[in-house]
Amino acid sequence: MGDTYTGKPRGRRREADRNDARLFQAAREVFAERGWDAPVSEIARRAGIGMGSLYRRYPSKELLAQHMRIAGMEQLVRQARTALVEEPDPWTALVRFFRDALADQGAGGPLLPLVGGRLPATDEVRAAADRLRAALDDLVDGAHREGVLRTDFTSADIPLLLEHLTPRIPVTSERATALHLRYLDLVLTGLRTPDTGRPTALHGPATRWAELRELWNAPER
Amino acid sequence: MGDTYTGKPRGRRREADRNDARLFQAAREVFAERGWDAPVSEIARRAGIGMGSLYRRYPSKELLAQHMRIAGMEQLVRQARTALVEEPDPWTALVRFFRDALADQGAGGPLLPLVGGRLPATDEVRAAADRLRAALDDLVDGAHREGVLRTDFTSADIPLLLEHLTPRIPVTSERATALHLRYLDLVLTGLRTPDTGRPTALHGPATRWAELRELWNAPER
DNA sequence: TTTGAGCGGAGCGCTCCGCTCCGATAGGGT
DNA sequence: ACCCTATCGGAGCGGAGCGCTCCGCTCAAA
Repeated sequence: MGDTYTGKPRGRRREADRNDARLFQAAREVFAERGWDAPVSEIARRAGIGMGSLYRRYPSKELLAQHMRIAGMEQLVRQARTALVEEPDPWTALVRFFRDALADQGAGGPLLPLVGGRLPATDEVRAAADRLRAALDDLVDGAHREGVLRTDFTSADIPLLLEHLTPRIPVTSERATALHLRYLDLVLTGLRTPDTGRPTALHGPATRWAELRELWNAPER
Repeated sequence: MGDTYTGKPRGRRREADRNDARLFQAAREVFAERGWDAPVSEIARRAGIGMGSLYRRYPSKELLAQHMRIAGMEQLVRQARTALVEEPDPWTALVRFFRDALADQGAGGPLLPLVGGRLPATDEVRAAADRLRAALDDLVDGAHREGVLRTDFTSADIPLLLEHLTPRIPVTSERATALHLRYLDLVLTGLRTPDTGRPTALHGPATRWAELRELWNAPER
């Protein structure tokens, strides 16, 4: 199991690797479109592989979904880090991050909410969530220090805001992404601290990470 | 069928009327929570009536859903008209409308998106949609004339924005409403034309009503 | 007391899903 | 060239859950 092979994979091994990549992309898309209720057969069909091969790779639908969920979180972490490194200005970094995260909608979306609330929390999931929190904290803290982001906006708002910006809409993916970016522009204006005066406070108590944990994991089992 | 009865209803008739009201409210809630996929039995259960009574009133799930869909549109029309009449300022009217529409989330939500895209368009649905468009046009035109609403925002954006502001979230209804209002505040800031300078243009082409028709009705049959 | 319109809910028939199983396929060793 | 076997694809199984029907029961009206 843990053995690594050297050299370029050929033959059946090459096919297995290609299947793996196709499977991953297909699962991304299908889970993003239909959430947990997406049928496994649809994932196999879109990946162009058989059910047998899929179930050899992932012994159950739940394990597949957990894997995709973690991958989705890790992608957000990567996008947050990239934005922080490549954009000098904290505000631009935040905007860049939101755009990147939403643009990936066409490629399958953040995947966070899609399987949320129904799957049990594993150690791996918890660890990924912690890393995500750390990355988003960096993003938000930077903007707060600069004074360009309203102070009553927290890092826990980001995942929920992303979920609000990408609802399930049965429209061609391209147009959907355009609409998401359109409404993102509205939200970004609201997020930015105005140059003069201070913004009116947001309604209600701030979102907390504890809430997200409850939202993302199965309530009991 | 068209016969009206006079005086206070008593006995079985009274029970039928009460059932009707309960059924309506239950259908609102359940469709709002789970969309078209909501099982009819759940609606009957929550209304406290039997399947037989439900199916006497509505011969099929589809007819029930169409009825709720029209009722949802009519409620939005009512809220738009109320906001226009009771609020002297066009901007305040717009804000009031958004708040009212979202606050009803606890009572079942706008219901527009929930059955959207799967049901065929009937004449009644088309008529209700036309009335909704007229009401929203009044709201938006008023704000545009006053110069307080960004010009690249159209009345067709409103239903989509409402849908964006109320995604399906498995959280207690009270907290969900609070979150919706929280993010509405962000969006409202973005909608308002700033006192100084002009706002940066939104990404992408404006939303059109023709798009909504495609989104709300079954593609073919 | 009789009656029947209206009620509630058990269950029928069906669809659709997760998953298993097995014949087909095609590298790789000899 | 030949088998061997790891891997593949997909037909089909078992069961869950749905829309809807049907029927025995209730209770107001006569």
